[in-house]
Amino acid sequence: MHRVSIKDVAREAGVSASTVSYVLNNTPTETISGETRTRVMAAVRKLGYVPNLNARSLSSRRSNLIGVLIPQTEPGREFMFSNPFYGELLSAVEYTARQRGYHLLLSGTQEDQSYLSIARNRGVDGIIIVGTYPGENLTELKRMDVPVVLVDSYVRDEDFHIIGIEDREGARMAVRYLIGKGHRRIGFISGSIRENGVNMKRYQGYCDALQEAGLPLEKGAVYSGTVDYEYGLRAAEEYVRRGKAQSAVFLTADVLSMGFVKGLRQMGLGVPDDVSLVSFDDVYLANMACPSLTTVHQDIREKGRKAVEVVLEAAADREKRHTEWILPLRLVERDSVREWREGE
Amino acid sequence: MHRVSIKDVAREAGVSASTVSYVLNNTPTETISGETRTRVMAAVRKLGYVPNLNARSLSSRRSNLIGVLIPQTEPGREFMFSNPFYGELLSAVEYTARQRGYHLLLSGTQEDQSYLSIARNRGVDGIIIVGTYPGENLTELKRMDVPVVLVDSYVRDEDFHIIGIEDREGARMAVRYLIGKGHRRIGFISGSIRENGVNMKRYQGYCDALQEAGLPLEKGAVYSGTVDYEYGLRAAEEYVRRGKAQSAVFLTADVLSMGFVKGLRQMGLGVPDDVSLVSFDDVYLANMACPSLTTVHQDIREKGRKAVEVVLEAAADREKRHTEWILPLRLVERDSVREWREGE
DNA sequence: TTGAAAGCGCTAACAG
DNA sequence: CTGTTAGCGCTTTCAA
Repeated sequence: MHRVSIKDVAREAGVSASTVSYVLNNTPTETISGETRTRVMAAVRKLGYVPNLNARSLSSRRSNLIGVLIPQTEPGREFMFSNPFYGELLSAVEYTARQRGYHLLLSGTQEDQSYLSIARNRGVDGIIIVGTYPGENLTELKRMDVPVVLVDSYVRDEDFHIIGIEDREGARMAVRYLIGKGHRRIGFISGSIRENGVNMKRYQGYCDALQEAGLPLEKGAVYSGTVDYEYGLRAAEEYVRRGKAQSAVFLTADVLSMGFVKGLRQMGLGVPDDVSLVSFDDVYLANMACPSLTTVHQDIREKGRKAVEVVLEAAADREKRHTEWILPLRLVERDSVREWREGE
Repeated sequence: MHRVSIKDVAREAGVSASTVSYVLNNTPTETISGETRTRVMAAVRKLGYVPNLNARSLSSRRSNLIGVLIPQTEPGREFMFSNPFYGELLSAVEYTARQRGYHLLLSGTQEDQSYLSIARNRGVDGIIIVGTYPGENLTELKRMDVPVVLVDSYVRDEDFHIIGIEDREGARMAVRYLIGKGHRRIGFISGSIRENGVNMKRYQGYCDALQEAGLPLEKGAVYSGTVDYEYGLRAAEEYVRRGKAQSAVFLTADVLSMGFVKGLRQMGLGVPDDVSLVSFDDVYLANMACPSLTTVHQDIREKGRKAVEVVLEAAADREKRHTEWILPLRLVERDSVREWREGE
């Protein structure tokens, strides 16, 4: 079972392999007569020829492949499972890439540096990395001369492109909103708060809003765990255990909120009657939830689209070392917040 | 910026390129002295050599790449977006593949045959296709001598491997359960019901259960649209418009149920008080929903794991032309069904 | 306007 | 136990 190669096409069309290559690639430096062009195309069609992209990338150093790295929350844990955000982002990335004629090489990020293997081994034209922290071994990546786009990361490096959102501002917006509704004691629930991580920025935004309003920062109002439904549940338990001191809570992800709401309900508490809540992301879940979640909306599809665009632009023009796109956020009011009256 | 190649390593170690290759691949037919082996490894480490997998696959005809094709519900629509099922499945596939040293080449399936491009162009070692219908141009695939695993498809072909579930039986189980709870008029809500498609099987299971119980099949009890939240909403509207004739409904996907529940609520109806409901999949949504959904549970992670295993086994042993794995289903009772008393 | 030839980085007989 | 040699299928100077 011999796969038809460029030589077969060449023979069939009575031209050389290079001519076939020129025709197929529309090589701008070469000019092919209309006659041979049609002859070649006919042969291609007749033989059902499809170029071998591995071979092509071997000689041309372009692969039409974009590497996508999605974080694994924990070792041994599947990615994306815990948060629909990743699924939505990946959809958008895949779709955009495909429109542009690119395929995706997908990998979860292991603790070790599977970063590199995907990039170096496969000769991808660019890499999109979602949510890395500073200090993870990105140094090797830099040497590899492949455009890298960091999505939702606070690693700042003049050799990496950035797609992000105003995490701090978004959180501030959320908490301000709660304050505007009369809440005075507001909790903060998130995944792990790491130096220069997204949750840290959101925590800062939370602090900003409280300070602006002259409200005290309470140690006991902060809950930090993992970004998943289960932790939302546990946070609710913990909230009750700590005495239900806050009348409202800001959660850094909609999945967390889902768990939190459920956990509260299991203990006989309701949202927004007993606790008001604003969360973050506005994945489709937020709208499905009951109550539907008031949340900080980010344009996930745009994020994915932009990531692909930037990586491809950078691949086309290697002079572009660093670009930064911070996408706007807005608060979407739904049903998880109620007014809090003084002295209640 | 010269990428270090096998030749560089060979030079550094004072051996030939093939020796390096033997060492790196542990080629079983060749036997390398411990001394050269360590020398080669030292050179590899020193130079930071990483093999170019494109080149390798070009000459060895193995790519360590698995192609994954996920359906786009509609042209121009992103995959996975509409149903978390795909995300969960993909997670499991990616995770398993990575454990085995494989990367994933991901593509949504376009209307046309992007099937082929991914397989032929890239020299993947195997392909996992999710949810195709008979008649979609799979014939070309057959000629390509690449193992193909069809997940959730009723295409039956001795050259394709199959991973599926007992769709018909699962649906029957669900509807029987409702009947057991006293319901006599039961609706069916699904995506498009196509010949030999998953929804058709589930529809048949629905009919089976009704017939067993001697209940009539009502035309007006069947709702068919797309598998997404929005259609769930619309189905709820339609249900009310048609007069709320059924006391219970079987929906073929949890996302649909999410929409349906929401739609009902918007019109002042509650689940399970006004309408009981059983759905299908048991994605994480099912548990998050309120009420949490009584649903037919399928083991999505196992499905993904199995798909990878089968495709790799088939790649290793091309004699294996056709294997079939039908995974078990079970009903998970939660809170979306209530007893229906005679004459209510 | 086209073709010959070299080479991308690697593997795999085959010799030795 | 190791090296030589010939490709894998394609692109890309360079020459005609």
